[in-house]
Amino acid sequence: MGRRNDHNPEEFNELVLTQVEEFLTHLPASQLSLRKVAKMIGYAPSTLIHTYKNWSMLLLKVNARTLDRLMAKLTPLEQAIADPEQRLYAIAEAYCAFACKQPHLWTLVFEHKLPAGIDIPGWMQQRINQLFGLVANCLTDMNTSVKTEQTLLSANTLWASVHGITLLALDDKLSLNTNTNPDEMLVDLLDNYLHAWKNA
Amino acid sequence: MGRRNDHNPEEFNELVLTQVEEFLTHLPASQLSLRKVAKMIGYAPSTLIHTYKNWSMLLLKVNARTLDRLMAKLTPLEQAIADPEQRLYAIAEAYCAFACKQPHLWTLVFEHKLPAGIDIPGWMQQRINQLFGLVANCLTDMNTSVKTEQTLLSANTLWASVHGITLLALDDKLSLNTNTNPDEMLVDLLDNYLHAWKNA
DNA sequence: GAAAAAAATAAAACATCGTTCAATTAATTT
DNA sequence: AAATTAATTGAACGATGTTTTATTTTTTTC
Repeated sequence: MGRRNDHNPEEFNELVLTQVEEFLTHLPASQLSLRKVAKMIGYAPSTLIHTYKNWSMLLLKVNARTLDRLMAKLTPLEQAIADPEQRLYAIAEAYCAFACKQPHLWTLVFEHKLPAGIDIPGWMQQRINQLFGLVANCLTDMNTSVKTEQTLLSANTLWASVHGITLLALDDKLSLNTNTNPDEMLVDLLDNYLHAWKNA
Repeated sequence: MGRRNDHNPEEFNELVLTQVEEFLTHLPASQLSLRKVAKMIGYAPSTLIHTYKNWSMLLLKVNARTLDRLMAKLTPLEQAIADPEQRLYAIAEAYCAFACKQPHLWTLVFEHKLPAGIDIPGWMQQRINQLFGLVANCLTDMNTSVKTEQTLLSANTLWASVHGITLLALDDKLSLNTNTNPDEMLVDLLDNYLHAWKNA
């Protein structure tokens, strides 16, 4: 069959992403495949490849939307909470809540790898920078006497640490049987790190 | 062909692990496969499955040995450095150096997933606990007035944070183009976190 | 409105993957 | 020497992402 009488690139993409997200609400990404997605939406596998170039790029589109969803949870906090320290705590908590509520969707963001040699598209990098900006802004507002250089380093450190804590909480990789609450750990991280940082 | 005249389970396992490690020094785990390993060592794929049950278990054996290699780098520090704070810095640095020197080997430890329902074998959990113990011991020695409960939480937090920093450094996942040195971030993390922690 | 061009879709074939199972060969035991 | 056990393989299976070729359907052109 050729072109369907109601073809619409936007709608097609929407159909794909919606189905994939629905799948990942119940099952991990390891059980997902190009062919399964094709069957879900009632198209042939090759059609998906035609529109997304390859399986990896389709997944990246899913991840971009996941970041959008997270961003939608975090941006309200930017205006709602004036105090930068409180804001940072709120962001970390919201981040963790999001990741725990949609573990498969979130894990995919991290596990996904682009094919060697192909680097991350601008529309994806942009979203990452946006998220990172939220953290960096808090630090900038907290201690204006710190050099921007040091602020950037601190933002990076916290950013990476929060990811580490969340990741290890999601699947117990390299973790102990003593299940520690990720929220507890995040608060602990911020409590200690920021205490020193504020009075730097 | 049947049993070879020089068959030795120990040697066979050694042969496999050596070849896999050799491969992972040059190429990422995503390019490795059961069939390739079989070809490397001159056996049929089914032979590998017979001895390791499945591909996932073979990789877990590789990861166990990776942890052993890391442990071998860290244990000397335990006796060499008496001051617990300095020791912790040294451990973090050695850890990072190891991960950066063998990125594919190390990434595999994190990326690897056991099949659903099958949980981590004792000999693997044991190794993880051993590594975690190194971190926990430093904290215990640093501030004896802190409750063991809080010490465990802090050890978990630092443990997870260090992994997050290292992981993001290895592949630039969710990272910024501003390439920040992982060592710098680790020192920054410890500087700030421990400063507050010591005077708790 | 028929012919030509373009775009969407699918079907089939390909190379790879981990795994299973039956067969075969070699070493060990009896 | 015969029977048993253990190691090893080869072939087949179902699944994967991808490529290539063909087939429709829509759009454009005349």
